[in-house]
Formats: sequence, C-alpha cells, structure tokens
Amino acid sequence: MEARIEKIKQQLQSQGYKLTPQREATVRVLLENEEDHLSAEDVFMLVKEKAPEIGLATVYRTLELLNELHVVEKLNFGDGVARYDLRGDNNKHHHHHLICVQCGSMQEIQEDWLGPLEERLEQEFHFTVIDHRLDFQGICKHCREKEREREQQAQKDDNADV
Amino acid sequence: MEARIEKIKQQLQSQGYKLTPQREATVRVLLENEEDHLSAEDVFMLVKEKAPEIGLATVYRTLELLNELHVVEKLNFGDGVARYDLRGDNNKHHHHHLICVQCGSMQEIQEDWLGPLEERLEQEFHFTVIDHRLDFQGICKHCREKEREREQQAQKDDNADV
DNA sequence: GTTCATGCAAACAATTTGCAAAATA
DNA sequence: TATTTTGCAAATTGTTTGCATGAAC
Repeated sequence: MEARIEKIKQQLQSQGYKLTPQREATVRVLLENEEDHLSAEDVFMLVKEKAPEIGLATVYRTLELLNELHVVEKLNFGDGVARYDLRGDNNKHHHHHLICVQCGSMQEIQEDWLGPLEERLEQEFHFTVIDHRLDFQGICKHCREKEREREQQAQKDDNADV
Repeated sequence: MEARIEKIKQQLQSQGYKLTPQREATVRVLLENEEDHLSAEDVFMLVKEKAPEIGLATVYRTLELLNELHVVEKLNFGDGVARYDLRGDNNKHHHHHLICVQCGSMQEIQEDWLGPLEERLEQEFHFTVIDHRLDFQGICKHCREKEREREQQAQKDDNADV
C-alpha cells in the first residue's frame, strides 16, 4: 500500500505535480476500493470521511490528473457518470467487463483476451493499439438462475389457474 | 431507403407508436448519415434543416425510443455525449471501433471478432451475452505516417543545429 | 374525445471554471 | 516569493421533465 502510494507520488513529481494531503487521501480511497468502479461522487463521499474539508472540485481535478498520468482509467458505462479504475503496474488494463442488464452488477475478467486480435489490427489495418476496452452486456449467472425459478413458479401458477 | 423506413415504421407500430413527421425526419437523418456516429445535438441540427420547427426534446425522445426498440444503438465514447448508431437488420451490432487518440478519427470494423469469446463466457462464466462493445484506442495508419515524417524532419533539423 | 406526441421552458445532474485565499517548494 | 493547489460558488453542458397545445385515430 505505502509502496504504491510512493510510486504514485513519484509519478506526480516527475511531471511537476505534488502529492498534497487531499490528493493522497483520494489515492488512498482508490486503493482501498480497488475492486469497485467508483464515480467521482463516490470517491468524494469516501474521502470526506477522512478529510471533511475537501471539496468536490478538488476530487474531480485529482481524478482528471490521475487519468492523464495513466494512474487511473476513466470509464464510462453509459449511465451518465464517469467511473475511475486504478490501473495496474503496466499502465495498460487487461481486463474486461461483464455487465448484467438485469441487476446492474458488474464482474471483471482479469485476463487479456485480445492479444491475437491486436496483432491482426496491426497487420491488417496498420493501426497501433495503445489500449482497448471490451464490455459485454448480458444476463449474469445469478439472474439467470432467478429467472429460471420465476419461470417454474409461473408454470405452477398457470396450472393452479386451470 | 424507403424500404428501411417502412420497416422501422412497422417496428414502431407493432409497439403502439406512430411514425410522426418529426420521427420520420429524424430517422431519415440517421439513414443519410449512417456511417457517422451522430450525437443528439448533431441529429437535431441536421433535422432542423428539413423541419425547422422541431424541438431538441423531441429529438432526444425519438432517439431514446429508437434505442429501446433496438433500431439504434446508444454509444458512449467517453467524451460526455451520447452517440447514436443505426443497427443492422439483425438487431445486434457486429462491429468494432478503432479510435485514433491523435486525430480523433474513428474507423469501423464491420466484422464480429468475438464469437469464440462469447462462447467461452457462456461456458466458463455462465454469462449469457446479449451484446458487446469493443473499442481500440491507438494511432491510426494516417497519423503514424505523419509521425514518421515529422521524426525525419526533426532529425534533419538536429543535424542542421550541429 | 381520448390518447399520443410535440414544443417550449424550466429543471436536473455531472462536471468545469474563476478567483481569492492557503499551502508548498 | 513565486508557483501550485485548494475550496467555494457560479457557470456550463448534456439530458430530462412538466405542462399546455396540437394532431391522429
């Protein structure tokens, strides 16, 4: 944890930025909630618990800065709010999202499935890939089971009606 | 063109909606600019040329309606505006985006590269895929060539300096 | 004549910006 | 002291909503 903060501090300083207390608090919140996809508002509320004097604009400015430095990745799942994900050490994200259209849950796949495709892009399209984004919308395991139960229940009800 | 409008008209009517003149004008703009990814504002301005009395809210409502009917797909490229893409006949979009981070251009790949991956999701993750989205960020062919020219020029300048 | 759709203006939500004050190198 | 950074409030942007009017079956 401390090591990762130190690293981010150096990334900031190498570009002439400082790791102020507010920025550090923001980074800590991101580290502590690494598995989530927090919105700026989410981050703001969590940071406020530790540093109540912080302003929302500062959080936005910090997240934008971290995004430029590729410390976080700004994601957009189409719900009108930007979400921020800490990036791994390689500054490239190799994970994909499974978004359930029924319950809204989101699962991550921590593998990169696109290596062969990126090679093909380079060769066939002369396009140099820097980053990618792969999301799937669908029905998650959990909702699919519930759906099945509901169908069975409906069937019983139908039979009872007759 | 007329055939496609007729089809959309039937899709609307089958759900109890009408193809009003405003909606038709909106659909025509989408058809005429099928290769672009228009924002609501873009559509509004183009529709206004034909039907100046139309309101922006109507355009938003129409696009939202078409999205629900899966006539268009609402896309979000992270620039803060929703964009709308006409869907193909199969109501599923099988194309991917190459977004150049240098010039902002966007190229479409009209193939589906994800079939095998979706099968794997079904089997390994028990996730039923309804739709997907695959974007690549990188440097397009054009910018890469320009970059190379610029580097060569810089090299010459360096030599001149010495 | 009831239902559906429109245009306008106001409301809204997420984000950005201006600026004076505070912190830091 | 010169430069960043902050907090606050106001401004901006994209989008949605309320409502009275108008059109369509």
